[in-house]
Amino acid sequence: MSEKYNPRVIESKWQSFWRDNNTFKSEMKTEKEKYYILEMFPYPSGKIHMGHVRNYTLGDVIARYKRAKGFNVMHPMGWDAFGLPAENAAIENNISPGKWTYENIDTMRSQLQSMGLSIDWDREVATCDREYYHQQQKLFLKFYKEDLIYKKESLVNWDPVENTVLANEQVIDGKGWRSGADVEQKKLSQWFFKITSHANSLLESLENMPGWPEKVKTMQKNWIGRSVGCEIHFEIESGYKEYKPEMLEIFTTRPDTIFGATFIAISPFHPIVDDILENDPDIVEEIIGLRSQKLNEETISKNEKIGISTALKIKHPFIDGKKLPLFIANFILMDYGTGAIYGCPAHDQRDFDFAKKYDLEIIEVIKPDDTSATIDNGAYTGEGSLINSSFLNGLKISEAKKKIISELEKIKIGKKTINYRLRDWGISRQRYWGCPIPILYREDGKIIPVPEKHLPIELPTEVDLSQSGNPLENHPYWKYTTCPHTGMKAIRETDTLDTFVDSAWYFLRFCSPKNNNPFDENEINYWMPVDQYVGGIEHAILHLLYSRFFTKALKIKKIDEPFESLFTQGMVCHATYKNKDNAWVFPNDVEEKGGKFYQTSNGLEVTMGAIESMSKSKKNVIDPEEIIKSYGSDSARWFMLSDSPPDRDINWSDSGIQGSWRFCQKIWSTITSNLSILSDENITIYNQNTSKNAVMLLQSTHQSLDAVTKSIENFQMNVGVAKIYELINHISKFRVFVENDKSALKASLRILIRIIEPMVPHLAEECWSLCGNSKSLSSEPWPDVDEKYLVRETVKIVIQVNGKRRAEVEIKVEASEEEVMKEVESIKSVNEQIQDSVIVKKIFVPNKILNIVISKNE
RNA sequence: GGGGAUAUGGCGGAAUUGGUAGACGCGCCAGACUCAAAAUCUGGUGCCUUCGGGCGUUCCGGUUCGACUCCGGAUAUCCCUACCA
Repeated sequence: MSEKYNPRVIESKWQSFWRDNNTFKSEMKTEKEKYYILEMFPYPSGKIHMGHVRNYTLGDVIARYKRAKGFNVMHPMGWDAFGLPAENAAIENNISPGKWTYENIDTMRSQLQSMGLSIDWDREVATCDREYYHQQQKLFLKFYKEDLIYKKESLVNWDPVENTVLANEQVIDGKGWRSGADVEQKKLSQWFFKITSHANSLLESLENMPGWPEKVKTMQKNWIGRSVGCEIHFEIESGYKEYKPEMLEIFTTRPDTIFGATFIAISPFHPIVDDILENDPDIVEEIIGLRSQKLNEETISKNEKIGISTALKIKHPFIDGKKLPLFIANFILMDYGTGAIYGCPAHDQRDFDFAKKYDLEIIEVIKPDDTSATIDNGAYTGEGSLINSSFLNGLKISEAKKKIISELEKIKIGKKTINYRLRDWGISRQRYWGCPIPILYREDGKIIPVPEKHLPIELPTEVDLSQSGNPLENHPYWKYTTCPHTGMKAIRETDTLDTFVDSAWYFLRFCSPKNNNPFDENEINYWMPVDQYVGGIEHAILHLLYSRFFTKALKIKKIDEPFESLFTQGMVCHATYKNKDNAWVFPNDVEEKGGKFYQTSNGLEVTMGAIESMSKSKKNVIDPEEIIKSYGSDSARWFMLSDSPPDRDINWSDSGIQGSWRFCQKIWSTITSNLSILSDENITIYNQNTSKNAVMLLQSTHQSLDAVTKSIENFQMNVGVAKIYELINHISKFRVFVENDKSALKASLRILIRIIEPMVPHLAEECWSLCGNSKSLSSEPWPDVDEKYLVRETVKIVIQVNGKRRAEVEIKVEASEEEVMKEVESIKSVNEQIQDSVIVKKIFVPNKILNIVISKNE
């Protein structure tokens, strides 16, 4: 008997083999069909977690499978390496962000390598690499030149104690995470990408992306939020002595309700508010209150609408003498539409709430189709026809919209407009660990893009992060420079780029990771688009939308969309445990005894809580490194693919990983106990005269092969796993009776080894090599299904009486109804049912069922 | 408030898309091997049953010879989104 299955030995053996032989290196081969498989690259936070294991295992199965199917596969890996945690680590551990990041990358790279992923490591990039952000700065200049980047004032979360801008995740319940101070909204001048200029294209392309999940497309559609409406110019009549504005522009999607308008509301940030303040000092305090109030969950859930009345009145354009009061209201957003609306309380719930609170007029202008509907308890927003609306009376809503818009356009006080919920992408971050923005502010006030030949603008290595404020701005000399054109004094932009910029084009960089330009167009045209992108649903909107925007904005010849197919995998979950003090307990410190749970380290009882996605804060984490050490990465990979469909959450369990281990053992013992057959060159696998026994084995083998192939293609790895179990169960029950049976067994085992390789590659390679093959299994093609083994000679036909299953008959394929009926006549139980009855009709589906419909004849 | 998804044994889940519900795995039960245990192997395992059968895919109703699958309604759970005029 051979040696025991020892994953530690064979896994490192094959990892070295693949590395030494450049097995997974990818190169452009125009004569070969390419396949670009990509998983979302990780943030180098320290160590890999189970979510990574699942994500990269899924991608690797596809990569290995496609390679076997003859594709020229590119499967790269990199690091989303800029970002806030590095700065935090720097402060806490007194280590530079760069050093911390690169150390983490080294750790995680070797962890990923220990998983046996078929990655082309020659293409590795980290977004914090000087060379990567050098190229990114070039892209910035390109977009700047093309007018896709602009600067404007925008609000940030400001911690007044630390004098620092806070990221959203650093704001907890409206307070700064370190200082605990109330976070303020502060205006800063910041850079923006004009993503809205591509809003329509981003929306319309979604219609033509069958490889994306509907769910993600819906989320993006809602996020872009196109709405058709119109702008209307209202005349203002001022009640202030000094201040006489003339016009106010509002946006509405319901111009049909114009005759129901009873007030106007504008955002506290609307430009005319400043003028109002100058003339109406009494309301200054209130306005400041509204402005500092962040539109956060708290105010929304309270749904408290606050309006401040002003002395401005608006003339109704169609009702002579009617004046609408103007309010400054907290629920109007400055950056949507025009920052001003008219309120029609009868047909908009928000306006209704507002009108009730401030006792404003409510005029019904839509007569509901549903006659039972009233506006006693809320606005009516359904279908109906117009009333109280002069020339619109009697029209349906959609007709009224058309008519009022053409009327507005005729008298030149309004026009049809399309609005998007999508905002331009703010890319400035007041951080150190990010890509420097290649811009200079010259002493004469001019903004100068740094010429390409002066790039890269490098991050300084010495930086004091413990100080409050923007680290680059605080740096003693980094920002001081001169204008390359004039020699005038200049100051560098001290903001860095949002890390979403880094990840918006890394998939392009992978095509030519060492090129002196951001990318090589030939390589891009060959490799792009990514054929299969795999990642978490949490990136459904921002990352994917930004990547799509970049791809469109770069206008590379054939490439309009970056990701042909997208797959979003589920999370890895685990039970949670709490002790008596309500503190979380790590699962590897918990043991079960008689249905109760105890903490191993101290013997105290703990309670099991909900099964939730693994997170450090709840301590319900299992370290992949420990699992790989004790079970091997093949077992870990197998577990990740078993049981749960890849798009659903998977629950980690001890018994599950042990089951996977047992599977690997079983493969090992099955192969090693049949080595004499597998390595005997005299046993050919093309034997013709096979026994019935052998034919049945080959039938089940090819059925399994067919099913496994289809399940990988359809991202149903859990089904593929089940089919492989079926196959190995068949094989291990197979007994060799005649010499020829060995041939069938050999064929079957070879197929088994081949089709488990995408899932458990080390084990498969070792088995393959034990069979005496000198070439690596990774260069062996995927086996073809032999159709003749899928064709059955006989088939089971279910016999139903009145739709209920009563019996089944085994009969030759394509048997006729009469032939089946003849068989049925000899079945006692069916005859008993049919006796004393009239056969009304018979439904016969060839090779499937015969349903006899009877009615009782008393 | 708006949008979306899901619901199948003790558990994770299959089901050729309207044609044998519960593949496969986990767990559990029994047996073999063993002084014993672990490991391994073999068999069983939806529920009820008077052993004839009956009931079963969250619940109620519909279409159909036939429904996990299609239609209408309800319930539950989860996710996303958040005053977008």
